[in-house]
Amino acid sequence: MYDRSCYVVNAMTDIAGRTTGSPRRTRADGERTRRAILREAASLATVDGLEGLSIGNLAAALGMSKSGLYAHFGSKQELQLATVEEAGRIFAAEVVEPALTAPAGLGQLMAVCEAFFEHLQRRTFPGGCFFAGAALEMGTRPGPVKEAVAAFQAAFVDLLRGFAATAIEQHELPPDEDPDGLSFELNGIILAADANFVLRGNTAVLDMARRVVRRRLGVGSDASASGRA
Amino acid sequence: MYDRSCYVVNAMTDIAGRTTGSPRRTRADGERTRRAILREAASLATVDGLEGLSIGNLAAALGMSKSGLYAHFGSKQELQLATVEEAGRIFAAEVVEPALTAPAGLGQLMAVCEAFFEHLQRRTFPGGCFFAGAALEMGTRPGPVKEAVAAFQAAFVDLLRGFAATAIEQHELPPDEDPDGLSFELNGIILAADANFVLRGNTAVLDMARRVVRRRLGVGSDASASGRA
DNA sequence: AACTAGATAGCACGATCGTTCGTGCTATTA
DNA sequence: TAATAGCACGAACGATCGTGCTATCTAGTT
Repeated sequence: MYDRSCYVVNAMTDIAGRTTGSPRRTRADGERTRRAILREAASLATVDGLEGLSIGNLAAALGMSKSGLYAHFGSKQELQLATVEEAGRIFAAEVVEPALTAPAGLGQLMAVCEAFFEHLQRRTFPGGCFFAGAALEMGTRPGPVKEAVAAFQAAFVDLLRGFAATAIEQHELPPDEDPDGLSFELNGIILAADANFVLRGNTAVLDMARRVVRRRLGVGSDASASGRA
Repeated sequence: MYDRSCYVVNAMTDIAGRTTGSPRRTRADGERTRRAILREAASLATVDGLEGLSIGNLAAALGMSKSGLYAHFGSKQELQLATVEEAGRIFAAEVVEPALTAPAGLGQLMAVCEAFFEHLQRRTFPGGCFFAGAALEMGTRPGPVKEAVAAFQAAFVDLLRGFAATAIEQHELPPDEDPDGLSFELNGIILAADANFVLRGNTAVLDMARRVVRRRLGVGSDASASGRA
């Protein structure tokens, strides 16, 4: 006998976000379901890790079957890969893109840091920054998933470095400032903010991180008078 | 029939480091085996994570049985807890204690950073810093293991803060420097060094981290002439 | 020489893991 | 209307997970 209980449970809005009460499976529903899976997967992965993320748990969280979910990816590694990509899209939309509207140079450098802290504070993911956790977890596990995480992390630091270089060119930062070193430092501040926020769940950590960034970039307080343009 | 093959395999030096060929089980052997287990557990945990660390894998890596290993702890959580403690001892011996011999203040602040970078470079653990990974992994998993990790991490930042405060008192750092902010920053640089080193396996990352620390603390290059005492 | 306590091994358990398979239902196409 | 393709299902696979129970061996005690 075919069990239709899943349709009953999700009568109003089902996994893929369909609002019709009667079960309909259009071809586009597969894509919507896939995105819903990946959204949940990225969220769960920040709690259980990319490796600790299990098909069974994920399926249960979505109210669907293991096999139905599995068919979308074919292997756990493909699921992990797609999850990293989805997390990248979310990160780009929440952290990178908002910062691009700020004035080039120092403005964008500060904006991207601030956007990251808001990304944490908004608790988009229950386990903090997806990539901070994924980098530490997958660093020791060679394979395409690690490469995808490493590529995204490298691209983020590149972004910071580019903003820093522009800020130096525009004399918003002292000429002896090093874009490589500065982007490394800011990346560190971001990692420290995530680690402490996740570990303590205290938003005061984020205020501290904001203060440190402002001071490091010589803006906000009148400490900018100490030789900076 | 009782399988003694394990004795044959470990005839020269067995798990606990006994060099006798004949199997002897003194009461102290248990303690030695326990330490050997925890050493391996801390090492494995930096690769598979504290949660991904499995009794079966750990036992296999040590050439002993699951149940024999398990009897030392009684539960996986106890094993995790003991592993965190062991990792703490290793970290204290390799990073903290060497730094204490340096001159109080700025000297100790730099020494502890340098000791950490050497700790990474020496590859004591195959997966980099135990606590960096454990903090990100256990941050979202409430319980005594997370508390133990958080306590150690907090103690380390406290150590940095104390060194920084002393350095300010001794006028080795500008009086407007903030010990809270500085220790937060240094912790971030350390995290960034670990994350990048684990992800890329390139020791050039550590040189970058060393440069950043020196510059941030205003020592090493003549950049210290920019207003610092 | 008998006994006790500690350390380890063997075996088995229920649960969960990733994975495969066959099947039913639906929407589209011919 | 009949055939096709896509989506999700339940059931089951072998492997591994953490966790018990019991047996055996040894060192030290009596």
